[in-house]
Amino acid sequence: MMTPAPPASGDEAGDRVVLDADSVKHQQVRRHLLDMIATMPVGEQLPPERVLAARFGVSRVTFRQAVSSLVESGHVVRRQGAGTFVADPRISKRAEFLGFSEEMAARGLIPSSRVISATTRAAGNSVGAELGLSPAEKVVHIERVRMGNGIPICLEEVDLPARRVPGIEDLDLTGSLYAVLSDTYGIVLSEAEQVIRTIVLDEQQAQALGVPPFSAALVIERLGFDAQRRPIERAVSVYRGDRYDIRQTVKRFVH
Amino acid sequence: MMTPAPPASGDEAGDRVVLDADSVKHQQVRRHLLDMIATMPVGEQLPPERVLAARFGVSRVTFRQAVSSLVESGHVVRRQGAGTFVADPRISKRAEFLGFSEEMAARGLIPSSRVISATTRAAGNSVGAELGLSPAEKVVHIERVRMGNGIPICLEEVDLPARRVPGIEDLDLTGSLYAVLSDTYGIVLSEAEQVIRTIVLDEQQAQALGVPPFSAALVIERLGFDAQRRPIERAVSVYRGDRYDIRQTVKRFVH
DNA sequence: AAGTGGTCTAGACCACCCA
DNA sequence: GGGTGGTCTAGACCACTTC
Repeated sequence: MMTPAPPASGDEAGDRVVLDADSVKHQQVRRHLLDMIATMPVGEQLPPERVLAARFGVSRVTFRQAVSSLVESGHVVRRQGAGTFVADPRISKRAEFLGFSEEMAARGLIPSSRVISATTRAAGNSVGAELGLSPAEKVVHIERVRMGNGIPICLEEVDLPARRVPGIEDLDLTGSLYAVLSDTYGIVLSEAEQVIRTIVLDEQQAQALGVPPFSAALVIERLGFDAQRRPIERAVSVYRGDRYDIRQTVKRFVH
Repeated sequence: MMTPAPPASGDEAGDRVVLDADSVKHQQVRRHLLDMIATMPVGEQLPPERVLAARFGVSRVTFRQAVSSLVESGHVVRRQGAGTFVADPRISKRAEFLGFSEEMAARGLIPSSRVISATTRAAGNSVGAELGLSPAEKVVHIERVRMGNGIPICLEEVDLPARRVPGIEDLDLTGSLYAVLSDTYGIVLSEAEQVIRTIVLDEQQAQALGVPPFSAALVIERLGFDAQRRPIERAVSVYRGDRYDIRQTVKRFVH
């Protein structure tokens, strides 16, 4: 059983870093690097790959895998022949998706939620199809109003396969759903397909969001997948258009 | 010197594939795989990595690098323990950006444009700042109505640094701007930062798009960069909300 | 149990940037 | 010319899916 939990010598520059045995190395290296660059100014150069790889005790291939994921997520940039540098966090975030709570925090707002309902019911045709369930199978349906600094930002409806999240409707759902999924059920979302469109709010929606009727809103329909790419979460979120936008860095693939 | 150019037996299934010596292997493999999956139905399983790597005469690491890039661009999906499969091109594209013409084509619509104006003028403060120009430097400003199957879809305003695109205002701008940039000026866009938000159309905009006044619209503000990550294109596009949405696959990075 | 993708290694050489 | 990232290899073992 032995989970050594090594002496954890402080991460002083140049010190050897000890990795757990129970997790994947490149992900641990990624996390350590993330901590490291958090303390560095934008544009600062990282130590060479060969040096850092040795410090982490991993091969250069594995180390580069970790760095590549940081490049993809927009945390660092590589310049051949020159080095690897801390990226500007304000603009260089790759297109990604965050939970509402995480996103509010990233914008410097305090997230909170009001749960309208949390019930178990049959998936029905369309939701069932998206989640890969038969229409009769049970899903947990959650409706919430989500707020930033106490101001309503978004109306959210989420469906989850009941089998994967037994008893979730009795848990505290006023915080981050993704944290509950991860902490209680070991489900980590890793990818999503989403459709972004716009609507004009009806009176009821407008009232719930505290905006004038017939305001414009952004709608995000999201289908979230776990690490094995099984569909887990089907969410429809209606964001008030006056206080919310979507910012992303996107690539162009020349085919 | 000897570049043997071996007997080059045809690409029949199961046959060895010969790669050039002058280009990077994983890119050549990527291109070959792209050709291969183009002939395969969606959902079809590819041969195992070990088999294909041998067929290309590359190591499995190199082969996986090629496949990873196809995963990132949304052409195939990998399922651990099961295999690698041809992705559904309708939904499984990584978050990317396309030119309007390309995007319409991808949706099966015929793109066209009406040029409202194409003039050279001073960049001004905000556009200049975004394009990295002094406010007095010249930009080419293009306004167009963009259509799909003859129906107005989008009002577009684009600013380009005049120095990079001399004489562009006299060219035919009724087609793909990105094609002009690439073919005439050798400028290839590779990345963009964009903000997606929503507005309510005023009467004038609504009329230009042929929708009722006060309809909701999607606005995309995009700053496009070339391969050297120099800002090239600053575009504001107003899409009618009843005929346009944004579909993308996004990742989640566990921080 | 067999087959598939996922992780990891040690070492070599190439391409590029910069003093 | 020295240092950096980029490419590439052969082989091993692990994790997961499928039968």
